[in-house]
Amino acid sequence: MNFQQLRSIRETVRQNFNLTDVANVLFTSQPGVSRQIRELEEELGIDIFERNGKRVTGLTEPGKDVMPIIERLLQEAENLQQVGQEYSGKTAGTLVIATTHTQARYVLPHVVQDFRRAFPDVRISLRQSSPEHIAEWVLSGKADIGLATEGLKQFEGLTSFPCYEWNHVVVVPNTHPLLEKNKITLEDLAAYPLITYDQGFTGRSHIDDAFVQKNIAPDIVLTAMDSDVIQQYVSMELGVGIVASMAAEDNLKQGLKAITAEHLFSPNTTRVAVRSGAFLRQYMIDFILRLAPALKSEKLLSTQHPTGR
Amino acid sequence: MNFQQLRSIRETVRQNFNLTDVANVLFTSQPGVSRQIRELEEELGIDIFERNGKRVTGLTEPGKDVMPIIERLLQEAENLQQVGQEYSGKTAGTLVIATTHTQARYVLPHVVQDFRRAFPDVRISLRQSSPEHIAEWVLSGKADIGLATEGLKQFEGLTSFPCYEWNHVVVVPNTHPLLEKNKITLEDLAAYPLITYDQGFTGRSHIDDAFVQKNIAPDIVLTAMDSDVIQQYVSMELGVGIVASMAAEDNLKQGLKAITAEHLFSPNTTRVAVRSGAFLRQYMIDFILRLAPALKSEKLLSTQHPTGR
DNA sequence: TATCCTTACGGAATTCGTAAGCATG
DNA sequence: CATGCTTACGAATTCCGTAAGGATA
Repeated sequence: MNFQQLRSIRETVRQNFNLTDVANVLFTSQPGVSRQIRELEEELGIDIFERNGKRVTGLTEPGKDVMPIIERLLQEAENLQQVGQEYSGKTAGTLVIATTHTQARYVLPHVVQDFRRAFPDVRISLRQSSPEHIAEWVLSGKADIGLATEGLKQFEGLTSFPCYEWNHVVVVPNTHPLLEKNKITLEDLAAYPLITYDQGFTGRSHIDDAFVQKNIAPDIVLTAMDSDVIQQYVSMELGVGIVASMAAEDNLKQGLKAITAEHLFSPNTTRVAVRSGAFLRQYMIDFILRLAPALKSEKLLSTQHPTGR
Repeated sequence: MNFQQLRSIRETVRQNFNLTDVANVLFTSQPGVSRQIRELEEELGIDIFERNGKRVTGLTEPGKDVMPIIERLLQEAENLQQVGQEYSGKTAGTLVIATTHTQARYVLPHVVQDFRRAFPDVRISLRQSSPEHIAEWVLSGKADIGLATEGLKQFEGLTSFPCYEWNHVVVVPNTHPLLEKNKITLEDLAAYPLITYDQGFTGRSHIDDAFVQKNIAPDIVLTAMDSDVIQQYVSMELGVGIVASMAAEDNLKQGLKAITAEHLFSPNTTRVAVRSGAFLRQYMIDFILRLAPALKSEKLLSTQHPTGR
């Protein structure tokens, strides 16, 4: 049994059972991968993969039992490397952050700036994607830290912590009639075409919830992944925008005005997630604490294996 | 990084940092071990072991962080093998049971007999030792199952379940005056020299507790690991014996009589323990369920890694 | 001086990639 | 017939044990 075999098998699942792709990802030859798999299968005395003729098509029963063990093996192997780096390289390393547009654009800049001052030798990589994708990336170890408002809580295999709370604001052109009202209602809003985030993004669920609860069917004419795009369309007078307050505070587009909507939609909590059981390097802990200052580092360490550390 | 390196390192700790011994245990050469260790240390970029001149003397700080990860890696590797065996060999395998004399002598025989009928191809190995030692053996993976009345509960890294309850009985020669009483008291007992189990064995703590609670100082003239020995000395009239009820029921020595002592000492619970996170083969589960019929197999499976199985 | 670890070296075994073969959609 | 996996083979590398060297109690 060796790690190359384990890596080949894990990657085979990740690459949807295409050994050619696996070979490319692992920078090796396709017959090599084929061999690695068969060698471990022989050693364990089981078939891990279903084969249709010569095609690898899926996991067998024993394969399904074996996969989580292999995942854990490879995670622990990575933890070992991380501990090594932690003590040797001290401050150098890589920090991969998977996050949504809103966080990357309005929240992370300050945090990253401070962090870079503290750890100038750490390379930071931002990966923008949808919340589900973020969860997957953290879970698979492709990202160290996930940051999003939706989809991270109670995700099997992830441990997440609340970072901060924020609210939605309504964004309208300078001259919009809604600016006359001194406290807008959901009914007021529903009178106009609305522009906001895509399903599953940046607190969108709380927007939907609010309307559903009052039994109002809003006319959401356009959705987008990010507030810049939404503001663009608002200024083109396609409708009234609902965006995260950070976006309006930081970067309200010229010719637009923001209207508070705290009383309309429940507040959102942005969460930071790490993979349960992952070894966290000092700078990762530091970064997370910058994101969630209320968090105690002991709580963070409990993420890691109970007997570890 | 490879498993031989990991094995060398784990074994180095187990063998008290004597690389020569490690080489013998791992059936390899001493320079080989030396190399394995240094290779991993170089790869990780840290020193795992303290060295005094050329002697390996202990773990460094990073070494202490790294050890639990290595332990988990090797445990998962073993789990992988076990899953393989489970699906391939079906019923064949080995079952190592670490237990005390009392269990091995009076409890296990029936269980083992039934078990052998169900799994004739499983080799059973009984290892007798002290409770602390039993815990260690299970923890280190040298034994699959631990069975004892003391020292298994709440042992870090072990998961244990209650098997059955039993009481102590007093054992005296045929003609002993205690046989006249129709309900003996602790005071009655304390009037005679006593013979019972060693500290830390077979419910001995409950015996001590009972006397302490009544503020009586019993005259324990002789202690032994097993009931056979105790009975031997009782029949030589060296004193009054206190043994596990199973011993008296099953194998009361000629010329001795047993007196119930349920009302004197609190009942004892024998527990069965497995290593937390260990993959349990079907026959191991079966064996444990024979020991603890009240246990549900779902509860047992939760021993294993949350995401596993 | 006996124990214990490291270094050096050479043979053996393993590993891996290329090329060819074969099955399948 | 293109895609995808297996088999075959030879070269390169890695691995490992023996032997010698050096340090320490």
